[in-house]
Amino acid sequence: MELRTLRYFVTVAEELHFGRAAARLHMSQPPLSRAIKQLENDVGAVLLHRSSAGVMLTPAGAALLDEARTLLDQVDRLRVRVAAAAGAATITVGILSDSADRGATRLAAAYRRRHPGVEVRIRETDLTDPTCGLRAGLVDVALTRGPFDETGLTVHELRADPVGAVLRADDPLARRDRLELADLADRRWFQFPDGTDPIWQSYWNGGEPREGPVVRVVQECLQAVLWNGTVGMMPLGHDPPEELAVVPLIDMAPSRVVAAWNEGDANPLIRSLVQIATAAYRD
Amino acid sequence: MELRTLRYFVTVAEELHFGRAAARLHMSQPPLSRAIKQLENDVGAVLLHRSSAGVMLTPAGAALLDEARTLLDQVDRLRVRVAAAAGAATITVGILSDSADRGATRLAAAYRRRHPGVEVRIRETDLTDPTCGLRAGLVDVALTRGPFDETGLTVHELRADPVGAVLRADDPLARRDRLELADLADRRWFQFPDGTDPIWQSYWNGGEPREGPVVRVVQECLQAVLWNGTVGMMPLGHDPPEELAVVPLIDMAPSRVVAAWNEGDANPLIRSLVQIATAAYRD
DNA sequence: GGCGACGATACCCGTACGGTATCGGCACCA
DNA sequence: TGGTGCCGATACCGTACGGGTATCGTCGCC
Repeated sequence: MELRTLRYFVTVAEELHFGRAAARLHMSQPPLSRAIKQLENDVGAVLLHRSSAGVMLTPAGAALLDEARTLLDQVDRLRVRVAAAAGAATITVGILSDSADRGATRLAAAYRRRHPGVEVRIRETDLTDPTCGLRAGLVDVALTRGPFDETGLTVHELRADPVGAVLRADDPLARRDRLELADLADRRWFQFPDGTDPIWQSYWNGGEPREGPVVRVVQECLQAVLWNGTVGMMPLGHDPPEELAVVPLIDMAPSRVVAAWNEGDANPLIRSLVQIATAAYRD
Repeated sequence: MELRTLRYFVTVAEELHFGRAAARLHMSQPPLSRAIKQLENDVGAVLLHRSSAGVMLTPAGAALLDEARTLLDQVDRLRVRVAAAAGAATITVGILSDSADRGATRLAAAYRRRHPGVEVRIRETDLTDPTCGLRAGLVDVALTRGPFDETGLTVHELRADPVGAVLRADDPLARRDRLELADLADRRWFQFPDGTDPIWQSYWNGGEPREGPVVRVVQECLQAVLWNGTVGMMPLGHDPPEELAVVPLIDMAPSRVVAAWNEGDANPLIRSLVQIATAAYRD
């Protein structure tokens, strides 16, 4: 008997309907039916009476529902007590300025639920340092984008976004449904300040050294497009800003959304965050 | 977080030694180490302090040990309460007279622990009905041997025993280390009464009709060997009786030790027994 | 009697768990 | 100081189980 199975049972007992319970559990109905049957074999009693009229709890099922609820409540209490015994915990998360998307939102919600006692400090950073100050020890874990110099860091991919060119809506190329880097070769591009991670810099410049204004945050980059007609770049999937168009660049490698931390840092709060992030970004 | 993991942790916390804990859990050390590490990531705290001096509980670990113990106790209480709510339960187990071996002993112990409230009735039956009265409804589940007519029954293999010929110790063939059925063709064999399952009958006669005394229990069969010089047969693995020798028969198919129940009988107590039996016979 | 709803069954696939082999660090000792 | 043994961590592999889709069986209900 495992806790997962008990959670399944509680859901079915609440819904009294396998299909709806499966939906609430984000799974399909057959494995749920199977899990309940295994639970019945495990406890040695029929828990649910299935008939065409519907699903009903047997006396044994009612008893198990009650017990299972208190058991699952106790698991939450357990988490809180362990966290309290571990002492005041803090984790500092670095987030690249344009990475506060839906995945990060879900991550934050799930992480607060899982570790209610942990103080999460957020440090949002501009585009000049994709590691968000990991190496300097300013953050414990970074939610950011690749590619960048990974030496001394452990990097865990969460997603991969195709990349597009940002152009003024009235730009002749803006009507194209896809572009190649060569189409933009004669344009002015944006630049990052000196000292920026060269892999990162080179990636956003399409591998070539470019001429153009220096930017530090996404807004500056977009403004440069609007006012100076430079080429900008951004991951696809976000809504294009007003007056601008984003056209997929077919010969740019996708930009990997990643979690990164200092190699060898065994802080369980970091590992837990990465684990939760993996689930939060999956769907 | 699953209960299995908590059981692992409690064991490690009690032993303060991964190797010994793994031995107690009947597993090897590496997956245990990994499971504890995952648990630490799950609760977001280091639970054990590993050093060359040994393994120590951290404050968080001590808190979790306490909580986990009460949680696991509660699971046992849950089982009892569900069984009580299910009402007085009875299961009748048929055991073929020579099948009360170590596997069955372990099964009985494990089943009593898992289902303390269930009244288990045992019906030991002689060799004339390998189904132990399943079809007549005399038993819910049979622990027996194959082969027999399986129509209307569901049969689950637990083990397979090679079969040997039982001979008087002074029989010239008794010194051989293996025999074929042909070596015994001119002997008198034992018989089962009329009406015995023909597949079962034929199996123990080596596929041929034979002449010889009718027996109903193993003892009669052995006595017939001793007093009348007939050929007897029995599964290997048991100690040969006094004054008798058991010689492997290389052209007899092994006799399958099985659990069997009436097809479509969904009684969870039966399924649970079969599941526990599978584990009990495995090692 | 055809249809729709719903749980059960059959079958496939990927992941995660447990296994063996090996490493790395540390104490103890010659 | 180098050798040895202990012990937890890591690497890698195979399998069993959990979850998926497709389909069935059964029972109300127009």
